[in-house]
Amino acid sequence: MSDLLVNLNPEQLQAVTLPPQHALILAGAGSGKTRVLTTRIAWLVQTGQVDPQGVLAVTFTNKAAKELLARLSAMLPLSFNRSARGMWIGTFHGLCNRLLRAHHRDAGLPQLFQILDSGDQLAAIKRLLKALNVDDEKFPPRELQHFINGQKEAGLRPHAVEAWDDYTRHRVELYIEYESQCQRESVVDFAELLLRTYELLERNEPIRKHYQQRFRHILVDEFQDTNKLQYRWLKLLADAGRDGAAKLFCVGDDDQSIYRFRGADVGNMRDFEREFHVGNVIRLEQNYRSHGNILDAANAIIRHNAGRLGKNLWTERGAGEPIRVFEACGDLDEARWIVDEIQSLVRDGMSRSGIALLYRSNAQSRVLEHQLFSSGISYRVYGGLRFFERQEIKHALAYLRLIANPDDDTAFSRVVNFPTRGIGARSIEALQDAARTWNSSLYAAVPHLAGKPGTVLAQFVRLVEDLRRDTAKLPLPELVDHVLDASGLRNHFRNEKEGQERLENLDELINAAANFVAEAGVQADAQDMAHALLADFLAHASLEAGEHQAEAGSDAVQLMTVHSSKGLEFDAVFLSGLEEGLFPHENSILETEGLEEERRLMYVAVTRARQRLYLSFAQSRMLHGQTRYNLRSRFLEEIPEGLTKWLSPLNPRTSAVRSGFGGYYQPSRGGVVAKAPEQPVSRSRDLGGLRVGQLVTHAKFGQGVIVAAEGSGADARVQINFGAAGVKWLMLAVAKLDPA
DNA sequence: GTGAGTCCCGTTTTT
DNA sequence: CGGGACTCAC
Repeated sequence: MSDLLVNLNPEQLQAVTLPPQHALILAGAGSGKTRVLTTRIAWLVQTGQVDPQGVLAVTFTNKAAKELLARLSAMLPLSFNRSARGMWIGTFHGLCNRLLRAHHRDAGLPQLFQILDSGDQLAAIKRLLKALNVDDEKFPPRELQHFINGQKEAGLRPHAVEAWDDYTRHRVELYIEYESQCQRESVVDFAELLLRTYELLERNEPIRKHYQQRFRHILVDEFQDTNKLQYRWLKLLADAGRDGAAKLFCVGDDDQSIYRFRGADVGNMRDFEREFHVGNVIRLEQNYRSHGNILDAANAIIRHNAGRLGKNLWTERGAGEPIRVFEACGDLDEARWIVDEIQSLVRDGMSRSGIALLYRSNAQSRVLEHQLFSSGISYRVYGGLRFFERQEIKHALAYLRLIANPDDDTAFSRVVNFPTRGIGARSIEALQDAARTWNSSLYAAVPHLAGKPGTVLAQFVRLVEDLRRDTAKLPLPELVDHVLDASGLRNHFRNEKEGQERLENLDELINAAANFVAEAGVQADAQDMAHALLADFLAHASLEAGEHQAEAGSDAVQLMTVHSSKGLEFDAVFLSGLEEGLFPHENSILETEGLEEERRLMYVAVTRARQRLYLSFAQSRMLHGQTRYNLRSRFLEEIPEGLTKWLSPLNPRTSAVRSGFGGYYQPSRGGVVAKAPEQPVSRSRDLGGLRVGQLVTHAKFGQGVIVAAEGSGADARVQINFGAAGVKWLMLAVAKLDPA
């Protein structure tokens, strides 16, 4: 047991061995957060302070849950591993799903209820609007989806929403309709999983008491990412901190809270500290990832935020190399430089997979990909379609869902005419009318239809019924296989020109089913359970969308947004596009809250790097089909000068633009690369010595970049982007502009 | 019911 | 500029 605790630093040790009490662990980037979490659980179990079934550990992603479990089983002796099954480890949504399946009757749900992912939910909302004849210009489906999810995450059912205007009153009406549609179809969206579970626990005393007594220790990962409802959910399980209830052990980092836009509320950390009377907040500030310069930069940046809980990262490693800053003429030059630099790193022996290219928004990846591609460097982009979100997989799942639950109109609509079987928009409309008349699902309305539509639709219903009957005793993988053939999906893609990959994905779905069965540890002879197991598999598919198109194994440079880089680390990190408007993003610049979140994002980006950090920006950049001239990011200015090394030809920190420069700097090693970069702009126009792209100073508005010009002579006007002061047109003859 | 043509829009994303 | 959603004509 004692070897569990060796090699922990004093703060980690303190956190791990805390007596049973509510605790808040402020875990900085790279401070061994997961280690503390797993060791804490192992220590509690091994010292006999808690039975495995008294442990509840909550994470945000399936990946984190899996890692927790894997590291935990590596720590515990085998005898404990068997009982480790008694622990509940999973995501908020996964655990809610489990609770709702166990108590579906009390929660007012059929046992085989289906889960809508965001795409399914959007489709359901569109269908609803169409059925109610609502103008989707006035009520954009996406906006409505956001509204409904927002209310649910605030714990509000329609009747509890305060409708402050006509528009909202109307949206509440639609919220009501949406709820009854979901109930009729036996489907549950992500927010509903949470809210439904919360209400179940709140209203059903025996069930609440049962879980309150069962769980003795509740551990929460990434606590800064919890939303209001999730926090209330935790409070309920911990009986608001009353004596004898579970102890909450929350680990998080307020400086890495970057999901405010989807409801995460850092305020939960402060609230938790207050409401649970957390005496001493433990800070994990020793960083095991990065060199000193990188941490100093990160500390300096984040210091500009107000209202932090406070934390300063440090390391025992040396200062390391300076942070390299590069100023490029255009986005293309920036990309070229990055690729040159990568090639040099790889020549020096760094593995490609140890190198990351980070950017604020996905649109920026294009130039980088193009450059990498033409240089023949293998790379991998995160963020594409995920396995269970692929069209062909969605179709296959829709058939499977109809087997488990024919009232699922979303699934019905998706495949009723796919592959095409002559069921057109007219037939569907007639069917929808019938369904409305009989207040039933589309599937159940089919027998009420007469005429030709009735006949073809009845054939489809028969197909689904045959599928259900023929698969009732099949093991899951064979069940899936059978459906792929009998539905005609395989045939359809076999005849399609580009269908090969889709066919392979369909086969992969069978593998996924096989893996699911293996991991679930179900006996192969549990035949009569085929459809119950199917429902579990479908829930799994909704809750875990699968890998982000992983081509694991190959040694490739990693491209991703700063958001998706959270939690990862790399030997070398390139952060590109450090420009006002891009990073910080223009939509977030105006309000402090938004700007501070951008700064936390910057903090996350910087702390991903182990050894080398490269920061770059471009004077001009192609965005939305036009060239933009941005000021360099304020975040660059927040890094102390001593930590950086500017790789630009001109002096650091003097000008953002150089005139008539023809060659370019040296990569961090090797000689000068002679290249002729495109000049950002050189429209011949008499601007009294000024050029588009040039940095100028105005007495009132401060520094800005000239972004456009028109007229000449006495009429000449220039448009200048002053950053915070806005974008303005100024008459050259009147405005006093000085080259900066 | 499919395919070409057109229009619109444009952070970040997990479950 | 480029992708996605939508429309209109066969």
